[in-house]
Amino acid sequence: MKRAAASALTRSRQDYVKALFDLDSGEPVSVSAIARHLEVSPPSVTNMLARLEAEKLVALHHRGAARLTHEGEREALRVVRRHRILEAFLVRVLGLDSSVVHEDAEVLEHHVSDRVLDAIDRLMEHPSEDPHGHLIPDRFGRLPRRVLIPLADLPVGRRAVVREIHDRNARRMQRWQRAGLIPGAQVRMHAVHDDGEVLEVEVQGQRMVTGSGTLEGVFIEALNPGARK
Amino acid sequence: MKRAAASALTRSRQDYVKALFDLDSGEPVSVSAIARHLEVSPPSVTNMLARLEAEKLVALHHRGAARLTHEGEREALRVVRRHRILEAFLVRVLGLDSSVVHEDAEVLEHHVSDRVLDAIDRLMEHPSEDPHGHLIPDRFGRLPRRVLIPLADLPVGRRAVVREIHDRNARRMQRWQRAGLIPGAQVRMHAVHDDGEVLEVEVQGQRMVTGSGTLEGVFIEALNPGARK
DNA sequence: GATGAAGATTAGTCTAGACAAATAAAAAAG
DNA sequence: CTTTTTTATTTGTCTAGACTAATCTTCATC
Repeated sequence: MKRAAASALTRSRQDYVKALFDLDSGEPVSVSAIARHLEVSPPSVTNMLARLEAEKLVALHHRGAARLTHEGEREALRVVRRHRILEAFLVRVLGLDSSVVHEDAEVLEHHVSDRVLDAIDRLMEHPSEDPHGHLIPDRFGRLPRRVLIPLADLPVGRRAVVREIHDRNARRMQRWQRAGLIPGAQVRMHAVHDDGEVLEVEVQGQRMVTGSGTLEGVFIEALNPGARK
Repeated sequence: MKRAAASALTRSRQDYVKALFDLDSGEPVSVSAIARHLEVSPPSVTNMLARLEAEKLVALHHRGAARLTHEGEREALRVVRRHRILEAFLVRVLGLDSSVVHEDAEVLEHHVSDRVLDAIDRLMEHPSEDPHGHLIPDRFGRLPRRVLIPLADLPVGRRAVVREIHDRNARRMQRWQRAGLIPGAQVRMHAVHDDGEVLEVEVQGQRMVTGSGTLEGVFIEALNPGARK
């Protein structure tokens, strides 16, 4: 009896729908996965999911697993849009390092008014990607789908373009940045050792050796000679 | 047992210390004045003041009236600094109208990290005033004192420079803006009618007629021929 | 099909901050 | 001085959202 008009979700609700969006992979997301993602206890999740269901933002499935309704997804996309625009702003306008802006955007996304967000968006001339390469949903919540694969899955010898990079470890991201591993960079899989554990990747001409586990957050678009999976 | 380290006050506490700062006029501020200012009930104020006293941010006086301690004032100045820098940013960088940025700054002042605030401050090359002419405290909380008088008190015939303008009525501020009544503008009191109720003021050469009540938020610095009060 | 381990839910607390209603205390007015 | 009016405080609720401990389900495995 309060909401309705302004349609503004509480901060916590915004976090939940965004989490559902982030964790979506076709299947409903389990309570424990959400709890882990939001660093919150499972009972809190069960609890909040029940409210979100009552508010028609999520649909509940087997064992409490949840998935966004259309309305829920719309709300999630609004939050995602804000987040990405803010990250772009923090990097491009304020000159902050892209490896550390996530947490600031995480807070601001809930508190910046539409007026301010629009002004920021205008100032940057409506960017289409954030600094990590994520596409920014338009104001209607439309988000072009694109199919990316993890860099670690690139077959030896193949070239590709880096499209997205996200990692919660700031140091690692900085290292990648310095090595030229940023969205748009050309890469080539040079060699694979130890049953896929260690990779040699050529980044903008330079050789780079890494454990494949640490590369989880790097996604690429394979170049023409289309190797289907 | 939680605070201490980060020293971050809750949003509500920040609002209270800022209110105390805004309402300060030498005397302790009454419970009801704070309640009015924050649009909150008197019991809520009594309540919160008790906590703030326990936390040594305010000192309580006769009839519950409060005044900031040194530490409280320091915190208030931090909030004021943030607020003013943000207002300047919203106007100068994002191009928003100065008559409407107050509420955005009011929210953001509580959520922008030091890192982001510093970046914004740097981007603007450390402005000394916000768009309404208020001085911005430096990072150590130092704020030059300046003595201003209400425009309505300017004697007939005298000239002055507008220094500060604040008014919660956005339309009115826009009107003033269009008329050239902005910080830095030269004014001259042309005539006073109806026992001070109606004023004729010359703003940048143009004549302007207003009720004195509506001019409450305009403060000036009188020019040389020093008319003491 | 019984059982132990995961995972989810219930029940009951806690926190910050606000509120209204009732009461108390001070100032102002007679 | 007493009464009225204004202000402040006490008491008891409410809300959102989180938590822990205890319990209940479901799945996987013998």
